[in-house]
Amino acid sequence: MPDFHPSSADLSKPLVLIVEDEAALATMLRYNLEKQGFRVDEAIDGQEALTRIAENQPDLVLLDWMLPQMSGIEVCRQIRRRAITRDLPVIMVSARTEDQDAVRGLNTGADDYITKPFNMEALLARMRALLRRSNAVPAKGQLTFHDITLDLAAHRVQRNGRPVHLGPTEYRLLEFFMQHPSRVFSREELLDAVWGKDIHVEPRTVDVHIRRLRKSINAEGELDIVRTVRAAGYALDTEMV
Amino acid sequence: MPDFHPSSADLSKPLVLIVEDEAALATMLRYNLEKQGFRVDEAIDGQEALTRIAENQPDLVLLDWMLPQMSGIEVCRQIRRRAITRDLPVIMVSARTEDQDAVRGLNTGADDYITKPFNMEALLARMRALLRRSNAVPAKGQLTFHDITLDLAAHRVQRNGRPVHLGPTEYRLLEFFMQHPSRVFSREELLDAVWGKDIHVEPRTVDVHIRRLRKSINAEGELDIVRTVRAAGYALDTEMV
DNA sequence: AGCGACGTGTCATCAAACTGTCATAAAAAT
DNA sequence: ATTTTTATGACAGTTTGATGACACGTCGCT
Repeated sequence: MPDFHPSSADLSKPLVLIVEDEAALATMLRYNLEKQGFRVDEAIDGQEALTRIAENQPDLVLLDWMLPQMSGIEVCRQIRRRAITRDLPVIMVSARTEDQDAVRGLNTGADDYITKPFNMEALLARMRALLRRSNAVPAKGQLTFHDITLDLAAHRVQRNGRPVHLGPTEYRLLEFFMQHPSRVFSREELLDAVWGKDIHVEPRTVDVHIRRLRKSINAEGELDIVRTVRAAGYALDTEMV
Repeated sequence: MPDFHPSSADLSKPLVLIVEDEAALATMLRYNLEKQGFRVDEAIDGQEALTRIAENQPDLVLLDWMLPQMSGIEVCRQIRRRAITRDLPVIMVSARTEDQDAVRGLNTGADDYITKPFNMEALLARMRALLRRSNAVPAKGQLTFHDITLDLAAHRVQRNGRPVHLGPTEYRLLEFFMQHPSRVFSREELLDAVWGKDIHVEPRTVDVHIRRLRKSINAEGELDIVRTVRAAGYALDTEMV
């Protein structure tokens, strides 16, 4: 029996079908997407793509332009032809940079178009935008740093497997740090990013929240994960310098 | 013998029952839907609607709110009362633009609501969305989380084997949570998902229904299955942090 | 038609959690 | 030693969620 069911079984996550004949790229995509909270299904040519769409009803399709036998364009046309898949979001992926191709892709009914090599963040942003429009639940992933994991979807923080409770501000602060690990941010930068650009609070207030974050996340004997950089700001870091 | 069989005979196409007493509108709908690849059946009042549903088993019902004799609301209720038609997708069509009516319609068990005059594209999009969902559902009959089971077909909930009674809203709320276990949803997200995308209710109302859900589902001594995440929303979860 | 049970949305109120600020201590740099 | 910068404890004000009450509408029944 072939592997009929796509990746992990949690139905709450949106399912993405990757249609790509280049194995390395497909693997890379699968790895990244699963880390970001998507379920992933794969197809290596157009025929298989259509079958898997019918069987597994993905929420979104990443469609390579160049495929053996049936081109991506043709697959897209087929998708649009069937009533049930007519509003299935499709993102075309192509090595060709010509604007002409983008136009053709979009004319065929693709919802978006991205060229190789592409930035993973950019792709994720487009995917989320499309999924938001359909009523699929947006994907949220996990952030990991050292022995800390932060689950965006469940709003959960763990250190060493031990659950850690944080207030809303500390949570946002940590989330921001974990999205830019090891980078030093000034108090002003943190205020802009975590509190919001047009909120006025004293820069010293950041100190207080840093303290609260430290207090919650550093258990007895664990090393302090927040580094103070005198005259510059703070960073999430393991090596104290 | 009356025209027993609805439009063209291709059984692979989904069958839509139009319940509408205004002939012009019904004709327009039939024309457009057939052009879009649906088979169409018609009924001009509530009684006939119920008969034709039983006879022809449509895949979806377009139900006018104002009907002679039996109102659309009542027809919808009858549909929901029978086990065989409980999961039949129903879209209410109404000339009334009041939010109140949408609320009533959806509370009665309609899956979606659209007001006259409506945009054909919008209607088609909603129909497709519902049909896609209804095709996906029958495979799954039951949801399970921790010691809670929810039977989609029978609309029944148990905790630890003990039957739990929930009001319609609490039921939908729990169903939604169980389809996305552990994930935190904001009040707005819950309103969109459980109440409907274009219904206006106060976000605080969610709190109240959460309380009612908790009250019903947490027996004395059982752990609270609903986690409150301050400043973020609620999640179905076992570990409170 | 009338009645009671039920479900729903809103509000006021209360308790708890969280937040921003300051004064002071401690540490680092000069 | 002095100055600069950060850590800490305390505190009052604010925000947020929980809860009970209430009005209204609907349904099932007589």
